[in-house]
Formats: sequence, C-alpha cells, structure tokens
Amino acid sequence: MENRPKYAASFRKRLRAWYKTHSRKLPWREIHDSYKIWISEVMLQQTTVQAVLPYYREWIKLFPDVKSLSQATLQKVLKAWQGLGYYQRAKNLHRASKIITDKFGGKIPQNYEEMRKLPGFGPYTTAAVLSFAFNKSYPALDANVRRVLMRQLGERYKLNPANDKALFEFFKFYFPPKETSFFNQALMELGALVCRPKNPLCFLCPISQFCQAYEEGKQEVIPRPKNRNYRKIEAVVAIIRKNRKYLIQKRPSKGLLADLWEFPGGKRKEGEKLEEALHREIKEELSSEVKDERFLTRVHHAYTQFQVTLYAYECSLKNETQLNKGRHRWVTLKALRSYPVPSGSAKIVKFLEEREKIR
DNA sequence: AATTCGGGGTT
DNA sequence: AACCCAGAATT
Repeated sequence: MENRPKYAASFRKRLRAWYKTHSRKLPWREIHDSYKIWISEVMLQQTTVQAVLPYYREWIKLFPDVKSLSQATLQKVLKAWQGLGYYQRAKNLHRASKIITDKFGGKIPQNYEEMRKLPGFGPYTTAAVLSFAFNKSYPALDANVRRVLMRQLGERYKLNPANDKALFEFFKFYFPPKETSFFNQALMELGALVCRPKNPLCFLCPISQFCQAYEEGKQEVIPRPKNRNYRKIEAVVAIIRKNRKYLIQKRPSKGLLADLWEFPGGKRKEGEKLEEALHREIKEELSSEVKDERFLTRVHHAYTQFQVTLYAYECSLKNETQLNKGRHRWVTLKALRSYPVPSGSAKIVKFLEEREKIR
C-alpha cells in the first residue's frame, strides 16, 4: 500500500498509451458541447453503446440544444425514447431542460451541488458531465470503473455503491489533477473493452502488473454477481376496434412504463383462465363487459426481473360510455405511430399493421 | 440497504 | 437461462 504512489506515474502512463491506440471513436467523445455530453451520459445509463448510437443521433436532430428540448412536448420526448427503456430518464431530461432554461439561462450549471440537484443527475452523471464537458476534477465511478478498481484492489465484495469509499481512496492515488476527463474515459473504456465482466482480456491489459486479482487469478470472481429472482407473468390485451380506430389508454405517470400508451388489459391471476382475466380487466379498466372475444396473437417480451407473455384478443364492448377522456383515445394505426408505446405493445402493433396490409 | 425501473446483446 | 450494461429515484 505504501508503495502505491511510486507506481502512480507508471500506471497513468501505461493507461494513456493504451487509450490512445485502442479507444473507440464515439460521437460524444472529443466534443465540448455540454448538452450533447449530458444527453449521451443519460442514454448510456445501464444501456450499451450499440443500443444508444441510433437514439443519440436521432435525438440530437430532434432536440439539438437545451432550448429545443425544453420546448418539446412530453409525448414527443417519450416517442424519441421509445424502446430505450427506463423512461424516467427521458422525463427527467425534459424536466431538467426546463429548469436549466428557466433558472440558469439555458446553460448547464458548472457547480457540483447545483448540477446534482437537477432531476436525473446522480453521483455518476454529475461527475461525468463536470469532468467531460467542463474538465473539472471529479472521479466518475460507473460499473466499468468499479470493476477495474475492485480487481486492482482484489476485493471480493459485490458491485455496490456502498463500497465506493474504498474505491475513492484508491482513486486518490492515481487521479491526475489535470486531464481528468481523459483518465475517467480511459478507465471506463478499459472496463468496457478489456477488463470485462466475463472473459477479461488480461493479456492485453496495460495495468495487469498492478492488479491484485490478476496476481491471485481471481479476476473472474470479482465482483460477485448480483442476486436476482426471475418471474414469469402472463397478461391479456384487448384489441378493441371501431371502424378503423383502436382503443388505447395511457399508463400512470409513475411506475413501470410511466406515461406510455397501451391497449387495455392486465395480468392473469393465479388459477384464472385467460378469457376470465380479459373480462375482469376490462370490467375494472373500462367499466364494461366484453363480447365476441377472439384470440389474435401471442407475444413474448423479456424484462430484467421478469418475463411476460401477452395474449391479444380482439373483442367488443357492451357499453363504452364510461371512458375517461384524458386517459383513453380511439386512434388509427397510422396515428398510433406518434404515440410512445412499450416494446411489448409495439410487437402487437406490428402484428395489426401486417394484418391491415393483407386485408 | 434494498427495490424498482427496460430492453437488447452475450455467453 | 443467466448475466450484464457510462445509474437514479424511491422505499
């Protein structure tokens, strides 16, 4: 431990050389637009680079700066985010853009405390934007950096923010006062490309000689995997069509898939038949009995903690006088394209579009 | 401190 | 199937 500062210069030198020759060229790197860097950081939360790239490009076209984002409708914002997941991120971007416009004259505050208060700016994103956009000296601890540092230290705890204190202590030895942005980027890139969760490429690693896990051959078991329990769910979906329009409803503004639109329906209860679930859910949501139900199609969709099978039934309502005007709408499939919908529902929409082509 | 919140790719 | 990903907000 006492010798660590002695190795710091070598550590940084080797890391810099590796980064210059092996880092990927990404559209949010080597730019200084704090808005674009902010957008990229939020999109990349719990999301792979490959998934983000097309969304990032389209987003910058639709909302090129803070002002344009702050003036957009939430529906348009959510539609641009559709399929990326964690929709609270998009809502927070929208909210924060309004605060930045109203309180900070359209410029992202460069102060840690002020930035940290904005919706969606947690410890990581605040440090990342301060570092990458404003060249401020904050260590950005993301899952990549945590894994790299935990292996360097040889600790066997889970990947948990509660252990950050030890990592920050480690960071202090190596964190260069200048070139903060570069150092953060390099550690993250090393974690993404070389110090990977599985099958790390230690033979290519520029800092393996300092790595305690590598020395002990424990790089595969650090960090310990998270505990997960995986559930299976079945749900019914009512496709209710009148002329060429379909009935859709808006989800609550909190919780899963907040503010997205979907067809009515819900989860099948234990011991309940699918048709029974359909009748019960429609009674609960639309205050109406259903009639003439006919099975249409079945769709699977996997989330992180559970897996859902959607059973779509075409059907009619016996009475439809109780519809909530704000939450329910009749729309054509073409009009539905401007509504943000969950990816599972999008699969059903695709089925309906194919069916209309054939008819 | 533990849980919730998406979706897609990899192994 | 299980696991992971440039985490944040809520409970």
